[in-house]
Amino acid sequence: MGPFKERTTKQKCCILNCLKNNAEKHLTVENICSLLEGEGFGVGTATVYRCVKTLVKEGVLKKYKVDSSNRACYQYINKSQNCDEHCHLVCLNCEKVLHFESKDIKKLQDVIKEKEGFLLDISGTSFYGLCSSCNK
Amino acid sequence: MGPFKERTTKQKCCILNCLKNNAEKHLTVENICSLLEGEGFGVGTATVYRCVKTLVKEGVLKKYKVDSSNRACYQYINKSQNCDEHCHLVCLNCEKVLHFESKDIKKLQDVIKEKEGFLLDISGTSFYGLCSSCNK
DNA sequence: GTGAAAATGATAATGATTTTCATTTGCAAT
DNA sequence: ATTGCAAATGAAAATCATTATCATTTTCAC
Repeated sequence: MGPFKERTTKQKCCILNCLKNNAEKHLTVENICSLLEGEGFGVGTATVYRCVKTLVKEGVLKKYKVDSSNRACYQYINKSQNCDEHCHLVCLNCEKVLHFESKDIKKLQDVIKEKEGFLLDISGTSFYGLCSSCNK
Repeated sequence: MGPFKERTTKQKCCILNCLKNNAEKHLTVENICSLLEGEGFGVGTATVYRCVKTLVKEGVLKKYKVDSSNRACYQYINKSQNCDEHCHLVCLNCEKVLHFESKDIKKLQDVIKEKEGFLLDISGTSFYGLCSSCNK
């Protein structure tokens, strides 16, 4: 079985590879398109949108919305670093993404569960704010 | 001097009153338009957009981007009560939005600031998960 | 009351994303 | 390998929230 739940296609492989090779960045659909274009194998915009959507659903990618512009960003989630244990701190100014891990976030999850019955999805939440360089 | 920095108009007063009278809710521009329509004084969509934008700038309203749809919500900020510190718990399943307020979230903010230098924007972050009805 | 500047609102424009649909492609069964 | 067909693709149109345009109306300082 290939890496996808659905049929394996050339374009899906290219898109996934592109995100894997840029796992430290978060890419917009436009970014992905032009990166692939640069590699000589252009993929249609609609296809990229469709593909990242299913990859997010499968837990392979994470979707961010950094508020300044309205477009979404996508980042490859490396499964070896288990994502349930850390959260993503997204800087609203420079759009950098930090990883943060601590028991405190789990503690908050417990409190919210107890008080509201709400089960917080830690890794599914992007925590917005200002990074150390941007909050001075 | 009226309540606005610019000229006072009937439509601005209506829009502000609408948000004041629904201070416990999050209203989209569409919501505001139909509420005003229901009161018999319709205001153009463009005007509502313009007006909420300036009211946000003046610190009278807060803008949220909470639901999975892309539209923004606006809420009147009652300056006497510190409603800037509550967070939004958004159910990934039924899309309901709960308000949650506690010292625990502030504690997490402090820990993140201390360890990472990252200043968490509590009210600017939508906390995703599953509400009590959806996590069974 | 008058006039200039600002506000309004219908409509067009925008920008990101989704849908449509004719064509192409992957792959399971032959 | 060949076939058949459902799924995937991509160009273009559609959608959705929001912003800009611009002719008309309104506010407010004089």
